[in-house]
Amino acid sequence: MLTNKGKYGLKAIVHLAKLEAGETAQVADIAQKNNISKKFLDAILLDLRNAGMLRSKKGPGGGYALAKPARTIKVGAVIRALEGPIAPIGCASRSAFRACEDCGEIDSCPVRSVMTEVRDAMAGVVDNTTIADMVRRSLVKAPAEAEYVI
Amino acid sequence: MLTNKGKYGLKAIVHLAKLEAGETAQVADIAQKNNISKKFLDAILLDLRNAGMLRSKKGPGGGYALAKPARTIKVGAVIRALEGPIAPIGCASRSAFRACEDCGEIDSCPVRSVMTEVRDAMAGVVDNTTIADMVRRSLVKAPAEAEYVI
DNA sequence: AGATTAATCTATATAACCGATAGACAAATA
DNA sequence: TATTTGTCTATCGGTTATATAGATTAATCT
Repeated sequence: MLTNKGKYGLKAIVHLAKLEAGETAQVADIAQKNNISKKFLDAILLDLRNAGMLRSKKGPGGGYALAKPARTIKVGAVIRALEGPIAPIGCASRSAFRACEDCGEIDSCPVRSVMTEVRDAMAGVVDNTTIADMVRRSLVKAPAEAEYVI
Repeated sequence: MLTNKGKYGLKAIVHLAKLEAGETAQVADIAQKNNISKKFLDAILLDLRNAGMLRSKKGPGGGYALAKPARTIKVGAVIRALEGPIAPIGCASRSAFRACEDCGEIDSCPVRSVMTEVRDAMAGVVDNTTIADMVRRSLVKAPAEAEYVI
């Protein structure tokens, strides 16, 4: 599940990816342009900075910018930095495995088996999509029909 | 994300799928054999019954049983009945679409675009796996290597 | 140096949700 | 009618999500 934290983080990093080279954006500006609480965004950008995806500069004319090219930042990395493992259940995680306390035979657990497939399917998307891809998508309208089977 | 509710529900329904034809199992027994709180399981089985997947019989010798063949019950249906939509975010759901209040142009939202792909990947697994598949998996040990990249 | 700007840190608050429990009630069977 | 077992209502502690407030630090400009 993607929480607001993850959603805001992705929006902010896409915002930063659209800046000119060398340019920075201030938290207040990113927040206002994307309808995000400034204080909440403070904490989010700090997490992304500590994860090495952003760099920051204090003082007048300061702000945030990407620390590396957008095409090298995976969507999955952003989500994991802000929300932890993407697996639907701990025992299905490959990066942060954790057995259920209440389960017996983990090797033959059918829930774990299915959820591992789900995890791989999710990771297959988010680990093969970059922030550069997201920028590209934000510049074109989504296809009209079919997408809107609601 | 799969909560305990979903996990317990899947375990219980797999348990029921293993019964002989015509046989029923009682909540207390399912709970004990699967390490689940009986009262919590009460509510879970009720949800699954109201969703038409289980039938129940009261009184001595009563209990729960599948309402239809295990091969016709999709994992996705169980999860949706217990936890709601599978999509990681409301605006990416096909069965229960809901726009974000804070978002502007939904058609060009890159978060929604990626998350729709994630949703489809997840649904591709859970809507193509049945309870009968889970029973089958529970009878064989999981493959040893590769699976355990933890 | 002093003023200003903007990120950073610490602390707290509110609300929702998860997981579980208790107990009364209803229905079926013997 | 007594017993068994599912059904319903209500509650409740703990955790997590979602912020908000205020003080602090660092950089820049005048």
